[in-house]
Parts: sequence; C-alpha cells; structure tokens
Amino acid sequence: MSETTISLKKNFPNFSNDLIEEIEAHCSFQTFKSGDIVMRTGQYIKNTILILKGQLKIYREGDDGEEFLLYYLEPGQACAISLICSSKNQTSQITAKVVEDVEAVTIPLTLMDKWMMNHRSWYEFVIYTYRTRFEEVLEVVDNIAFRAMDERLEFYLKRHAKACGCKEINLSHQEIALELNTSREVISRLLKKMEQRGLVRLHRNQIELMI
Amino acid sequence: MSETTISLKKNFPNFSNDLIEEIEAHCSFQTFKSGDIVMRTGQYIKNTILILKGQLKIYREGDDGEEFLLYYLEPGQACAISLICSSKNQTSQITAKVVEDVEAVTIPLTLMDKWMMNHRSWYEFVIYTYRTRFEEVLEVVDNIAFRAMDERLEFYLKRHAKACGCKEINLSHQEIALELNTSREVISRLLKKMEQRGLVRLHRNQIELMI
DNA sequence: TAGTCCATGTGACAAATGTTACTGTAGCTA
DNA sequence: TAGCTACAGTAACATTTGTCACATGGACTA
Repeated sequence: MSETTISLKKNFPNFSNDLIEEIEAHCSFQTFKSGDIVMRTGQYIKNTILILKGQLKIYREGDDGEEFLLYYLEPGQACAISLICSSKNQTSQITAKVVEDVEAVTIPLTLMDKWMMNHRSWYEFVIYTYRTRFEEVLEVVDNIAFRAMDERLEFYLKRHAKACGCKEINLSHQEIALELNTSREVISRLLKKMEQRGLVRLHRNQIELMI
Repeated sequence: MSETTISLKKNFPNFSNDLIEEIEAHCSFQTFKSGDIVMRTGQYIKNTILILKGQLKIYREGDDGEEFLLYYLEPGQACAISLICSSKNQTSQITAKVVEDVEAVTIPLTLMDKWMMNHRSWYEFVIYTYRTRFEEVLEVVDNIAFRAMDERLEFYLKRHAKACGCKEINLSHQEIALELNTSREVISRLLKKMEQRGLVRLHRNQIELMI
C-alpha cells in the first residue's frame, strides 16, 4: 500500500476501498508551500483538493483587496466551493491560501461528477462537506451581523486556538486585523482591554489565551 | 393533467416527467399565508418545499431575536438548507417567513435522498440550488464585511426591486431597518441622503427607486 | 371634529470604529 | 555597536452608527 493510500485511509476513513483505488488510479498527489495561493477569486475551477496534511485558509476578497476569513481547511477536508460546480466553466468565489505546508490529492472535476453517482461514500462526503461549510459561513454572518468587534475578536482567537490545538496564538495584530477587516490599532486596543480583563496575556508575536 | 402538475412543469421546467409523476404521487400540496413561519431556527427539518407561487424570506436570527435577511425564495426555487440534511435529525439554522401567500409542494426527507440517486434532474436541481445559495450568502458576507450601511441599503433596495419586478418598494423604514439589523432612524437618515442625491423619491410606506 | 395610531423627520448626543501620528522596543545584521 | 525593521502601545481626532427625545403630518375612527 502506497503512502498516499495510507494517508487517504487515515484522513478519509469513510471512503470506500473502491473509491480510494479510483483516487489512486486517476488523481495526483501535490504539495503546496506556506503562502501559496491554491485558488483565487475569479479563476476557473478545474479540480478540487483533498487535504492530507497542513492547513489552508479560505477567504473572501473585497474590491480593494481586503481579505475576510471564512474558514480553515484541515486534513480530512476538502474545498466545498469546488466540490459542487456544475460541469460548466465556473469561477471561484473565494481565495484559498496555504497557512501551513500542505500535502493534498488533486481531483479533476469530471471525475467528481461521475463519483457522485457511482460512489455512495463520495456522495455522502460531498453532502456533509457542503452542509457543514454552509453552516460555518452562516456563523460568520452571525458574527459580523450581530456582534461588535470585541466579541468577534474573542471568537476569532478561540477558533484559532482550537484549529491549532494550543493556547498560544502566533499572529501579529496586523494579521488578525486583516482577517477581520479592521485596522491594527483597533485590534491592539481591544487586545489590551482583554488583557486587563484577564482573558489573554500579550507577548511579542504571540497571544496567550487564558480561557 | 392536474393543476399542480401544470404548475410544477411551468416552475421547474428541468424536472423529468418521471420525477414530476413521483412528486404527484407522494407529495402534498400546501398553502401558507403571509406572515406564516414555515421553518424556524432550531426546528427539526422533516421536509423541504418547492415554491409554486408567492415569496418567502430566509433569515438568520440573532441571540436577542434580531433578524438578518439572507435571501428570498421565489417560484421555481426550494429551500437550500433543507435540501441537504443528512438523514439524521438535523435542525434548521435559519427561519423562513412568508412574505406573499405561498403555494408549495412539500417533499419528505426520505424521498429526497432516494431521488438524488435515481433522478438526474433532481440531483442537478439540488446541486444548482445549493451552489447559487452559497454564492448568495457569500455576497451577503461581502456586504456586511466590506461595505458601510449606505451601500448596503442601496444594494438592499435594488435587490428588492428586482425581486418584485418594480421600482416602487412598499416597505416602512422600520421593516428595512429590521432586515439590515440597524435602527429606523439610521435608515431614515440614509434614505434622506439618497433622496438628495436623486437616487430615490420618498413617499409614505413607499420608496421609489430612480436608478 | 377630536383623538389616536403609525410612519417619518430631525437634532443632539453616545459609543464604536477608523485614521493619523508618534513613541518605544525587541531582534537582527552590517 | 549603530542602524534597520517589524511589532506593539497610545493619544487625539474624524466618521459612522446607534440611541433618545420630540415634532409633524397623514389616515383612520369614535
């Protein structure tokens, strides 16, 4: 059994053996470096990727190049947007940037469509992915629609800590500001208040979550 | 041919005859009155509805009962959220309220799952619906993430005019404020500015779009 | 006609957020 | 060590949005 197969089986335990064999036979293994843009708003979608290792962030771009974080992609997941795009030439509505070096399997569109009918486990994966991503985006809507920046920041920090599995968040205030579409000064200000409330401890290039 | 069949064929022209026959055989026709809540956040989803007539609005509820408009549903459409929910007991993440009296066909969950495999035209409809709704929600994210209230109001008015197919929008400032999650005074203020710029004419309970 | 809603207009102020400008400081390296 | 750069802190101010208070005026009804 190849290493890719092992990794596929580990990260996508619900895939049937048939499906994994097909992936092996027809799809290519690829790696991406931190900072790489895997998919960009407006580009035609030609394939989707299954993440085996690393982390991607999916964000929406504003007219003036602002970024707005939607969610992270991790091993065992796939880009929802590219999973469902009719055979027509569909362009991407989002940008995907590598946060941590990524190992992934690339799957051409044509195969995906076929698999939906032939592989129950693929079908279920797609449905599940789509539903959970939709919910995640709805939660993002909640945050920006109903909550002020201080709450959003808190939510962001918690999500980040959860994603990396630790309480130390290695991000500059500038980076956070970018993802929440605000300015560094605002983030600094709010973080200071959070520190006064005992919710975080601030260090250079690191925020220690106390909750 | 029954009236429902005719209406189904007209509003869902891509459905195969087989599919329409199945719908006829197993699904029930229902009507809802303006103001009815068809689906509420937290409720279990037991079925989906295909709209034949009227208009629904789909919105997200805040912790304190605030509303936030996501999109409208019109004849020929279906509620995306309820289209994809695994057989498990899934609760709704949104609320659907009738804007204009609705005629619809109700489809039980169990059938939907079967049809995905057996009816290509249903499968394509589901995929298409999901994709377009996802995009619509992403556009909503853009609006609240990147744009100020004046732009959002303008976008809202245009979308509303498009949905009803006319330039006269019969809404009070209060109703608009609710859907954009702001206050009436803010809407009044911004509308006045828009009137000064010649973009609208304001009347009692009506806003005339000039663009 | 007087009274009562309801929708709207508007001024004054409060609070949140965005912007500008400047300071300090840690870490790197020439 | 001096100089550079990136990061962080913060004061001061502008702008946007939210809130309160109150006025106006149309539509309807007792």
